[in-house]
Amino acid sequence: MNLERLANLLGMSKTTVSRALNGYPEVSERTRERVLQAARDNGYQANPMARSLALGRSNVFGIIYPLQPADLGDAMFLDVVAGMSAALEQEGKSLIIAPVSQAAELATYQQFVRGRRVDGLIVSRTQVQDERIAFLSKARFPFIAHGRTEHHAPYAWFDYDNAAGIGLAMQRLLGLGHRRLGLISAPLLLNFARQRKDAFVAAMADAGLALDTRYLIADTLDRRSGYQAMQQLLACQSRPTAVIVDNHLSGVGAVRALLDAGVRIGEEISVIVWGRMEDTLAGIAVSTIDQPDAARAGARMVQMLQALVEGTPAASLQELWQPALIEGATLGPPAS
Amino acid sequence: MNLERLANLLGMSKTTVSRALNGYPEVSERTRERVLQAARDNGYQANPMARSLALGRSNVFGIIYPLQPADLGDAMFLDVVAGMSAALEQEGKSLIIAPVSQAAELATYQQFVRGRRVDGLIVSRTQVQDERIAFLSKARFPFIAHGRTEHHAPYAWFDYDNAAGIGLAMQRLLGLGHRRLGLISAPLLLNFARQRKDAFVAAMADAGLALDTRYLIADTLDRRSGYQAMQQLLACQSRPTAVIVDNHLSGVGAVRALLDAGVRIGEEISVIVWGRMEDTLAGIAVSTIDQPDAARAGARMVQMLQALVEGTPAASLQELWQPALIEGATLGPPAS
DNA sequence: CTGAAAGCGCTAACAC
DNA sequence: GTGTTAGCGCTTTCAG
Repeated sequence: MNLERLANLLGMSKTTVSRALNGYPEVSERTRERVLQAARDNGYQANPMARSLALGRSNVFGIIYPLQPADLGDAMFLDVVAGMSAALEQEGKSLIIAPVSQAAELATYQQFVRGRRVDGLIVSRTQVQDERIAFLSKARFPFIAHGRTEHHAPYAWFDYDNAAGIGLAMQRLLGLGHRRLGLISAPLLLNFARQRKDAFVAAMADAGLALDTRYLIADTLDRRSGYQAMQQLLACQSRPTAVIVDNHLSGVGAVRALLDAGVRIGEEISVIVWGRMEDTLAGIAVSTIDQPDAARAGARMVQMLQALVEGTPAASLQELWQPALIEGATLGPPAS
Repeated sequence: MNLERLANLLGMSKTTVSRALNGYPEVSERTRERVLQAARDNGYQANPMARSLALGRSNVFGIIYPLQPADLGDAMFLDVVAGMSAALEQEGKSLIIAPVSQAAELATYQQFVRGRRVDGLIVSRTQVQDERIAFLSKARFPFIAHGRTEHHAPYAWFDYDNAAGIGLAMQRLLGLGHRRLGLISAPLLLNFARQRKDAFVAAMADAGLALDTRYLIADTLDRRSGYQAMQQLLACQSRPTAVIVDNHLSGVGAVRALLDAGVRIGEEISVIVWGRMEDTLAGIAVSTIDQPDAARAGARMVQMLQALVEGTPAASLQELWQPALIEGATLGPPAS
């Protein structure tokens, strides 16, 4: 069933039917009713291809998703995506995720831009230097960076305050009297990891504490590597008395490592993990730096993206949300 | 840059340029060269909307993905998806995942079918009674069921042999002398869970063993519920001496529960989990029923889907792969 | 081998 | 209020 057939069926012109369907005001109530009824009866739905072609936009937004890093597996990411699609559904728009091999990532961005297959993109997991953002900026294609990056021109982004989050954690740990602090980081190419580490280093300096580089471990982004990182810290001559883990998958591994090593968490070692912790950690309430409202954040991002598409300048679409420190049972004064 | 402009630039007609670009034979070599060169130079790429509209197909395949169940978080699923997109990339086609709220799932199927936004769909995580499959079948829309379902008419599906996998596990456990066997199942609405449980029950009967319903626990699909399920089994008067877990996320939780309870795995209790086990289980090699070649399976499924689109009858597109038992260090004869 | 023209299904000026 | 007509950018008869 297409517009023309539906129009003939009703004895009207395509125009009128189209107008009635799209809620234009200049159509009589009676006509509109009849059209809507007929559309329902015949299961009519506008062909999105044709519609997009005529309109120049698709009402579809996208995320290009390189498979491999285990972060579709990341529950936080899923919550955000859920928020996005729920928000879009309400407006009759939609979200698509294009899973691609890592090698094809940038090429896919180019395809999407040239082909205008979507009205805008969300760029997740930003890197310190991010060629995707450089590309989209240059192409003047609408996008929201989910996380900041180093880029001279203004661009639209949404992020949580990495420095503030680490600040909260450090303040608490230093307040408890810790002096030997460790940090387990994701790869430092990732912007959030970089910023969190910088904030850590800055806080140490502010506190007049020397940095022990043995306590700084990077490149952990999953359970296994988080587990190993904590083992490495435990093996140090004089262990750190408190450890911050900058991502929650590593956090699960790290806490697991403490449990398996029989370390009394919160007594021998204090731990704070960035990100909500998952189920089953033997019932331990891990202290976390939480990014509240993941779903709302997702909704906000698509809202920003739509504003961008409609012409709002990117410079005014930059939003920084505050994380919160949620105290669990993994904090205490240093042991010795 | 669009076709017309490119054609004008070259002083040719749109037709010729289109033909050259699409590899039609009736165009002279010299012309083709010039066209391809110009296309590259000007970064020309056909507008996919227009192309799809004219052609009646998009070369895009889809997966509609209800968010909530934590299975985008499922590493196995990701491996399969990776295989799919890699296979499609090679042919210049692509895969999209449409994440939707659970409430909107069926409506989205209808949209996709009516709008012909994709040439075909993969339906994952099939249920025993699956309305999505009923709908697609009736609408005669091309799809591959990833997992079987109860459906009278022939439909195209890809699956691993659930009965055979459980058979392997049971044979091994019974061979070791186990008589009190437990099964931790996903929700039995899911087809794989149903089939695996049926196979379990059948194997018990074949062995002349009575079924202890306390040992049958269902509705576990994540770490937490798997953990609880195992705790429940451990609390039984006379514990089972061997347990099969029918999905790997629950398996992680279940093994974790054993570790936390101080149960010696492989001695006090033997365990087999369906699905590859993740990292960090304190170095334990869990015995698994493995579905080998996830990526190849994904590739095969899109291949089947393309065949279907091109007219191969669904009845001849049904493929059953065999799982394998991979022995780890979690098996032994019953304790008592 | 190349081009003119029709058509995919829809929207949007521009009349009436 | 409603209809006519001209596109959106591409492919594909049908002529030459």
